Amino acid sequence: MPVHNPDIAQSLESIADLLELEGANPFRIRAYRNAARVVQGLGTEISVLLQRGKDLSELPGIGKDLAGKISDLARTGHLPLLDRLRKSTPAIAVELLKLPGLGPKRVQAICHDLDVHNLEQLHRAILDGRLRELRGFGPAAESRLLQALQTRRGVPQRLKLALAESYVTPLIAYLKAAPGVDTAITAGSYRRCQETVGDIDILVTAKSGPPAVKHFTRYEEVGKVTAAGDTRATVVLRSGLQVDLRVVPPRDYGSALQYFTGSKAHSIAIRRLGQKRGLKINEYGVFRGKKRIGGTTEAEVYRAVGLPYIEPELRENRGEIEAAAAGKLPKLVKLEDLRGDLHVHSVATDGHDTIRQLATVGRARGYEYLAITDHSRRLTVAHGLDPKRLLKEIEEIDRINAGKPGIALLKGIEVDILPDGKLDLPDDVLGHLDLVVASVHGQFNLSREKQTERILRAMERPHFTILSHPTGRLIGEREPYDVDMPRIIRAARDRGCFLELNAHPDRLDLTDIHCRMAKEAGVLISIASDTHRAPELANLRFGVGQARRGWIEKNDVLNARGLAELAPLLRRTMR
DNA sequence: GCCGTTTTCGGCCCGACTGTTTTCAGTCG
Repeated sequence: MPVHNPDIAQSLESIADLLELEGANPFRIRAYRNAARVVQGLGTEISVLLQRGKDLSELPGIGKDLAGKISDLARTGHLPLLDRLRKSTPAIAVELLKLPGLGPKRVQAICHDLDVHNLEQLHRAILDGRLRELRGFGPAAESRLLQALQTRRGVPQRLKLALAESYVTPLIAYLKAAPGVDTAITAGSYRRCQETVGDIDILVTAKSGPPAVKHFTRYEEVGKVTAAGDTRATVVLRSGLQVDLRVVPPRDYGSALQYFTGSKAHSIAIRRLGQKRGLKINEYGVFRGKKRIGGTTEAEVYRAVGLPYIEPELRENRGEIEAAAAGKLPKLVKLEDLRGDLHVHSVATDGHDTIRQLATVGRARGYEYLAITDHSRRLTVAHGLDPKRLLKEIEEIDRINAGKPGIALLKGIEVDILPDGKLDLPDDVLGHLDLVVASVHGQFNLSREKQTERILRAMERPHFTILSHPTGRLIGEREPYDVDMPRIIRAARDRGCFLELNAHPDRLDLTDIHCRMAKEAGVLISIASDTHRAPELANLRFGVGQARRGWIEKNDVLNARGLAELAPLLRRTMR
């Protein structure tokens, strides 16, 4: 049973959690968390690196010890250290660590002094008044824990980026309108375009902190104020979303934004670089001794440590700092680089709008082309097209194109990949099209081997152009099906076909890491909206954010090409 | 546990806020 990078990263994270509970050296704990992040972000499986004889200790933050542990994990899936830690620490402790306000010290006290082995026992201990007798616990801790236990058992839901956006946009407008406020901007994982966010970080610049904090805590959607000081505050909106606010003077905008954007690992790495140059970097600026030498813009912060500006989506300490130092930062793709959309549904199947309506909206967005890709017959719930109806749709598109609609409509299909790897429509029918987008829409639970074979076989069909939503995941709702993505990516390279980054905010499939793997393999990506209603064409922005996290440049994107360049690329797949 | 034009030992990012204290530990980001 092969051990994959996410499994290895998970084991390293577990070790960090358990070491934390043991009260181990915090820097040792950080080393394990770092290693987990590095492994997670690798474009290549550890097992493959080992086969190639790669020395893992060359990876950043991985020394001799961790290299040995990681290779043990990759080979066996087990590690004596992890087994020992699991044996000596009750499982409940790990769960308690996730509750708000509980760190390792308090968890130890609860487990040890109160003899608590499950959440039920903790609940009883609170009700009996035994918790508040512990040193370090008072009425506030008691009620906070009680609430966490009663509501969602302490596991906070992460919010999809699109939903977060709907809360953030009006809040930012509200803050900007406040008296004395200079500007307001969202930082944190939201600014880095992570596919989901745990909370929202907002930076406000204002001459004085307290009035801005006050204004913030009085926002009408605030359900609860968790903390409020002179320069920062934390609230929970009625929706349950936590929002952190920080206020700094306008002069400190750059250093504050750089710091609050994170990621934590990136910030630490930047501050260490500063340290080596005899600088101190905090949210208030860059300092040499007592002298402030910069921090009004983010670029100043990076310049102080000898680096060019690094885009927020790259700030994960996954090699961007080394790339910046070497002058090899990618020039990330932008929304305005996209020349069209290659995955759109019309009213003929489960879409809401006619082809003419879609063309009008596409043209208004400045697109050069739009591919109509309705479903195939297998997807009966979507009223999928059989050959006869598809040929009718082709005729309709030809008719509209003949009328010079100001945008080129491409004739496509989203064809089902059947469980045996055949496509849902015969080759001679698919041959009439400009492109064939192919998807898995059922039989998600095949074994990794069978699912991979199924897709590889489909890719071998003569007219296969783009593999749509390659892992089938729905964020927070459905796990990706088990599929060997490195193999799929290699096959796409060999076959000369393309992978889709489905930009629907529920999917965002490819992930950032898969994007990076595809880029390294030289496989072009189609950033596509999978639109079912015309306004969803705007969802491309989420796909672009994800692509940027995956280091994707304009040249790596199929639909960043104009029609003249795109057409031969599509024809190449129609063999 | 990692790392090194100060170092193979002794550092390791840095600050704000809360709650429980009676001057600060713990937690969080």
